[in-house]
Amino acid sequence: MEAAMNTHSKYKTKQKDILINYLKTVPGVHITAREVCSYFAGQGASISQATVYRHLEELVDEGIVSKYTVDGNTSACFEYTGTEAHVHAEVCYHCKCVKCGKLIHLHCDEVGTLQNHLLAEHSFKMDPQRTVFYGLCGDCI
Amino acid sequence: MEAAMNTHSKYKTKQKDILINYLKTVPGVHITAREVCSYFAGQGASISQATVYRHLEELVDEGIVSKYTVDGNTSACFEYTGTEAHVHAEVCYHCKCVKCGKLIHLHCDEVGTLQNHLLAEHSFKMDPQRTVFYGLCGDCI
DNA sequence: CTAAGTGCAAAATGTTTGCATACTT
DNA sequence: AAGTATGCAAACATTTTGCACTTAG
Repeated sequence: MEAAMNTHSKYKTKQKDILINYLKTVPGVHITAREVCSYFAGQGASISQATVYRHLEELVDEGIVSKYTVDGNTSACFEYTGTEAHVHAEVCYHCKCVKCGKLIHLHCDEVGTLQNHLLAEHSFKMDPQRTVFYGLCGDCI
Repeated sequence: MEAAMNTHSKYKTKQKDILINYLKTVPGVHITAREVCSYFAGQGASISQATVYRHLEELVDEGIVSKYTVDGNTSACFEYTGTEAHVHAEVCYHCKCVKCGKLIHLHCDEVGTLQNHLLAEHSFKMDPQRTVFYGLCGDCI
């Protein structure tokens, strides 16, 4: 368990600050790189697309941001999870409606229970970032 | 809203036959559209990229093939899962190791419990046929 | 014959990269 | 000053689409 140290960026820059600060305002929310860029464009803030991608990827490596690739959406989604994300067992799974495409965020103990069960009884370590539960949402059942 | 999914094929064509037959030979295996194309190219079979994509997408709509976008790989993966018929008999979920590719069949109550919980508490009807739990198997942890 | 399916290449997306310039330390 | 970060545009990779041609029913 090493602390989240900056294995990557060595300098503190305005762009990185702006980006992280923005992400912090939308914790638990899925956002695409494109949306981040649009947001900044609208704010008149200067952060290029390349920089957004570079930082996002770096933040994922650092564990501060999670990256998901949900079916139906070709672009990857990012989500701010915070510095101590791993310490809290607060994992987030997703339910995706195969009919209307709605994405539901799950923060429930039942999933954790299943996760523990799979590990204990089936030696399978389920990964929240890669697993999506497909089915029908309440509106589409 | 995205929806209404398109038309299922009305004519029986050589290309569709070849594609489905091929997919059936690799059940439970992840394969990208690109790989499918390469395979056919190597076989001298004539199926264009566009047709592969079109059919794959259609098969996903029909529920015969599952589509996944596994992080780290930019291209989507498809997997032959078969018709709904044999899933009805008993609820069976799958765990897929993202490292070695092993597919584990799950017949356990815990999943049923989660399924019921999702329906009761989150109004989400999880579909065993479309849902795969990704993670690491015992050998790869 | 008619409508559906196919192939080709071009377009549309989404993401990464090379390189010159600006900035941080 | 030395090395890192940024921006821009071009390069890339994947998937979709327009259109003429072919084929199944």
